[in-house]
Amino acid sequence: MTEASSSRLREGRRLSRPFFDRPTQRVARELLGAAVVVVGNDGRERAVRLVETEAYVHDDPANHAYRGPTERNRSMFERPGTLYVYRIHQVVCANLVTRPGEAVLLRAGAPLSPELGRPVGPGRLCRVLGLTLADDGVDAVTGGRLRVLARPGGAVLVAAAPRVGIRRAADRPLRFALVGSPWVSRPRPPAVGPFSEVSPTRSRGVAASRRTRTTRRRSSGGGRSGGRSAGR
DNA sequence: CCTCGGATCAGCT
DNA sequence: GCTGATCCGAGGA
Repeated sequence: MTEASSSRLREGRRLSRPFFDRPTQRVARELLGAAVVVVGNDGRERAVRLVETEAYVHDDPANHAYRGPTERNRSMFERPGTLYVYRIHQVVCANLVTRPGEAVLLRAGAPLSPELGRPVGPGRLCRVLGLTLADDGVDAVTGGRLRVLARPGGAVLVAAAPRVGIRRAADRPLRFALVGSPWVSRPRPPAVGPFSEVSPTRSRGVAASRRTRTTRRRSSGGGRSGGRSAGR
């Protein structure tokens, strides 16, 4: 890892338990821009900056925890900030738990060191970071292998869109992406709203998140571009 | 038990 | 755009 990216990784403070212990949709949006850092067996750190997340919430038939605890989703009922890793086909996907039975899927990130591959898509993101099923249940707040660091910069613009690859509750806009990031997975959210502006989370808390505002797309003109072609 | 299909991805048409 | 890989968790055709 280069020195530049290494120092960049020290910038944000580690996200605390109360950060994750909030409504999942809000956590999903405010995780955008946060750094996810994973320490490998060799002590090497691999890190990305999150650019895309999805919220899986209560009363959400697409949520693995929709029907309550099972052996697979056990870690979704652990403390906020726990990692839930599950397998789909030949890959694994990772989530950060918020409240019991709810979590944020980590869908894509921007690499923070050049030797990383493309952390675009939840399976590739886990592969790039070296996350496996063995990481299911680790604590991102106090654990040693996994850290999540607050986004250092100012406010960012976030687009909301339907989640990817699900059949049930397919139209709920619970997918969030940094507007303009080239690392967002496909299908890209529309280039035009609705956006929300997310302010930085402050060290005193979480209270700063209440400043989150929503900016509505101007409906003047009405050039709706790039309609999604088909639901799955 | 047995079956179904998936919070995916790469590769091909 | 569409399909196959590939396999296990969850629910009951």
